[in-house]
Amino acid sequence: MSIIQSARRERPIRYEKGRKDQTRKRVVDVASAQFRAKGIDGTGVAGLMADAGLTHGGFYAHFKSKDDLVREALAAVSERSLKTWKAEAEAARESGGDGLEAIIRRYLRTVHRDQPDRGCSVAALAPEVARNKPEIRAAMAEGAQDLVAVIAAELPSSMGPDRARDVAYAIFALMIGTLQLARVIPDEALSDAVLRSGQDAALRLARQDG
Amino acid sequence: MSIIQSARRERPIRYEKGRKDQTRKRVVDVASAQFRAKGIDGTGVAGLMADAGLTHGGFYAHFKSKDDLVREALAAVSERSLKTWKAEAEAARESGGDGLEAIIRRYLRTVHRDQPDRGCSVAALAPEVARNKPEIRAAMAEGAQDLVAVIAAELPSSMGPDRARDVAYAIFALMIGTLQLARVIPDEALSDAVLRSGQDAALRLARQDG
DNA sequence: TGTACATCAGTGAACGCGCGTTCACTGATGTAC
DNA sequence: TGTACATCAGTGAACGCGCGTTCACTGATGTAC
Repeated sequence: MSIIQSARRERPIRYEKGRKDQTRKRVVDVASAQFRAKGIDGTGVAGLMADAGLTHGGFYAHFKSKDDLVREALAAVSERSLKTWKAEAEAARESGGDGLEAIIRRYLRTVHRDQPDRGCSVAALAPEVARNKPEIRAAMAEGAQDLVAVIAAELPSSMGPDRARDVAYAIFALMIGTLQLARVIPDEALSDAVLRSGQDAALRLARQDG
Repeated sequence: MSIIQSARRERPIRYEKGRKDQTRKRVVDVASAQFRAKGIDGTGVAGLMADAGLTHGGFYAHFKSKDDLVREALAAVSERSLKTWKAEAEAARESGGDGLEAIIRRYLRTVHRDQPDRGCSVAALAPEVARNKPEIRAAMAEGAQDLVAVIAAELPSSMGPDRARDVAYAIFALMIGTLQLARVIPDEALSDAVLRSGQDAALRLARQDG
């Protein structure tokens, strides 16, 4: 009988439209920052929710599990990075510069090294994600693929699409590896030097036709 | 009085000489494998000791803390990698090959991708270590520096030592970044392709004079 | 060769704590009348 | 405009569990006699 009742009654919309979505988005934002800053294992659901201004119990009204949130947070960071990269490249091209050079130099800056919580999730989390479930690995791999496609599109067309993809993966690998080394090295001068040589090497790979 | 007593008595050697050192070494070996396989946060002291055939309480007869073990395990892995790299390069040179090419191709092989527990600790743990205490970061940074020096020594002498060091850091960054991407990507064919393009790009960086 | 003893590597119970997850609930809200 | 009601986003206590670390202890060992 309750089935007939609920089928007949049109569903009332409760609370402001999109309010729950806003909360959810806030949690994902906080999570993506904490994951990058402290690692996935290093981030607890309770601390996460507290940072979002909520209590931990409400978490499961939004996500099936912590893994579910991890997947979503990785996707969200990738999407944001993708937008930034595209905008950066376009802006550089419009002012007569090289789109790829702009992306590389921005990525390998000291501010990015010093603010992992606002930076690239691949550089911050790749090994931890590699140890994780296939779905979570896939979320990062897809995000990386999109970024690599942006790099490939900026490479000289003489390379051809297959070779451009290969070179783009290498450039991206060099970028994340360089950022990670720079973050590990305690000596600031050496760390700065590593960032600079990463920039130079990435540009050399980009400009080589081979 | 007990001071005088113990000062007078010569210390008897208990148990076979070096027995405790053997146990300690066993724990460090198990730890270095587990850290690389499951992460530092993902590895517990109890499981570690069980794998070494001991109970968890005995841990603190060997190490001041888990952090203490982490530092030692990182140093041990670096030392072992350094020996392998040097041997690999020498063997290649003796059989008329290129030392650096041998190092790069061996590092970016599928077996290394598939066995992180027996592989490079930088590729497996860099971001987690970057978030850690300065002493732990220093342990990894020093190990990396040694490996980079081996690469630099194999670069064309025309580069000069400063530039060789810079290029060597970039090559090492490309190596760890490539391995990490290959480990994240679930699609095996793509992962293999990423390893190959990493090898190619690393060799191009090595052979470029600029 | 046999016994008493001191040593200390390793044992295992216990500590306080934070983890991810569940669940009965509360109370602010929009709708119906 | 005012009241009764159903909804459900968010609360907070509780769960079992594993964490790093401490500590009183055990028992295998080498030495002294």
